[in-house]
Formats: sequence, C-alpha cells, structure tokens
Amino acid sequence: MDTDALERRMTARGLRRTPQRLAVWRAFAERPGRTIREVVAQLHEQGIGQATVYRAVRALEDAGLLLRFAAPHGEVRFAAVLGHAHLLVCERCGAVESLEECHLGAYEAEVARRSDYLVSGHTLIVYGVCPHCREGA
Amino acid sequence: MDTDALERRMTARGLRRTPQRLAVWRAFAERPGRTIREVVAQLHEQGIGQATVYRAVRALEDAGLLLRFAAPHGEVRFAAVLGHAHLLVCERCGAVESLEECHLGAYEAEVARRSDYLVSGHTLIVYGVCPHCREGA
DNA sequence: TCCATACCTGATAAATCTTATCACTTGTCG
DNA sequence: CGACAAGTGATAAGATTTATCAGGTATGGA
Repeated sequence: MDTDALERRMTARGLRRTPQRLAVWRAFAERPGRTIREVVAQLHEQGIGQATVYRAVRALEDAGLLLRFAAPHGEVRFAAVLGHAHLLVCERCGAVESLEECHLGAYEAEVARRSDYLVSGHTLIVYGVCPHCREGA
Repeated sequence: MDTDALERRMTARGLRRTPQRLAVWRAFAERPGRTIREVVAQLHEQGIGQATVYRAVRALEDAGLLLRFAAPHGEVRFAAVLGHAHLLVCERCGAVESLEECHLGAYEAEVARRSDYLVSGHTLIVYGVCPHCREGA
C-alpha cells in the first residue's frame, strides 16, 4: 500500500509519523482483518509496547486510516484504509479484501433527503465464503 | 417491533424463548445502538444477571437477531434486527435508525462475479449527524 | 544544523470488560 | 404430567483496555 499517502494524511491530521505508528498501520495493511491482540503480539516482539499499539490504533482510526468492523462471531477486527473503503470478508477464514467501486452516492443522497441527516459517509462490509474455503468444504 | 417474528426465528434456530432473552432483545429494539454494558446495567435492576445478558447477546447475534457494529470512537454497539438491516447512525449522539431500502442486490452479484466469493450478505452503516444534533451545533 | 517543546513511547499497575464454573431452575417435547 | 437438556444467577477467574509517569523523539523555527 501507499505509505506516502499515509504519511501525508498523518501530517494533515497533526499526527507525528513515528515508526511505531507506521508499523501498526503496516501490520493491518499487510494482512487486513486482524485483531488488535494479534498485532500487539507481533509488534511486541519488535519492542513495541502494547499501550502504544492501542494508542496508535485509536489515533489512526480517528484519522480515518484504519477501519474497525465487527466480523462474524463478534470479533472486532481492523483493516488499513486510505479514506473510503468497502470490505469483502470471508466468514470462514477471516480473509479480507478491499472493494474499490462504490455506487452508493445516490443512495446516500436519498437517505439524507428522507432522514434529514447530514450524511458524512458509510461503511459497507460484504460477507461470504472465499474461493479457497469453498474448495475446502 | 414484531415479537412474533422474533420468537419464530428463535425456535427455528433451536433457541429457547426465555423471558431473559426477550428482555435483552427488546432492550436493543427499544433503543438501538446501545452497548452491552448499558443493557447489563438496565436489566440487572430487573434481576437479570450480567452473564445471562452476554450469553443472550451471543445467541441472538448468532441467530441473526442482533447486529453488532463499530460506532464512531470505536465503541461496539448493537441493534435489534429481524434479518437484513441497514443502519443510519448519528456520530454526535449515537442515535440509530433503521433503513429499509436496499439497492445492493446487483452490487452483491457483481462482487460475487468479480471476486469468486460465495456472497451471503452485507452490512451497511451510514454515518451522519441527526437533525437534532445539527440544530444544537 | 541545532534547540526547545510538545507529543509520543514503554513498562507497569489499575480498571474494565468478558467468560468459566457450578448448583439450581425452567422451557420443551414426548 | 414428568424427564431432561438447556438456560440462569452469583461469583470467581481470565482477558482486554486504559491510566500513569519517567524518559525519549519528531517537528518547526532560529
């Protein structure tokens, strides 16, 4: 993923570009759909404290660089994003892919009109079974 | 909300219709977007133990009767649903409304074709600021 | 480049949230 | 109406998340 865009976004939000934060973001970018705990365990071996991971996740999430979502079975997972994103999640193995197209502009406008909300965005997660898990079944 | 449909779904899934579970579901139906802790506190006054609330939430979620989602600021919240549902969430006050229309059938089919996933469903959450909070600002 | 400063980090403790255990109760089905 | 598996409440145990604080470091300006 594009680390330049990431760093630009971070400075734009007044966040320092520390190696710890970049490592956290990269951990979720390399393998989307991991839990915080998994990343805490991985980065702890690299000398990054757990509190730092939790703080980084919060900061990156607030900046719109991480997307938090509730996977099947209730686990909270994250995916690295650069702004808007749709996700495709495998219910079996937890694999996460990014969907680029978004046809919801008109729908958002309709929702805004009918609800009188000031709509700011949306999160769309599509669930299914990935090709690999389909074979295995 | 329709308690009949709820009970039919519960028995269809092999879940017993206990008063505790109905109370949990109703708590999230009356005011969508609450956290588990909030409901634990409310129902504890009615003599329902916290472990029961956690167990009920898991059972109802597995049965597709509760939707778990990550609200802004990372809090995990729930809404009572009867199958498919889209949510409209206020970023300020946390109010949650249900959106009935769904125009994503064609999109799902397209995603399935392109990704080779067996698509089973989706979750859509629209964020914004509700009319009440807009006035207050 | 170097400094000053506000922001960030790591370690630990504390607080919070979630699950396990167990004796007892209650829906469900024949 | 029973029998029995499933569910419940209280408590303890376990897991996750946040607070604290002393020290480190990225950043912007001289």
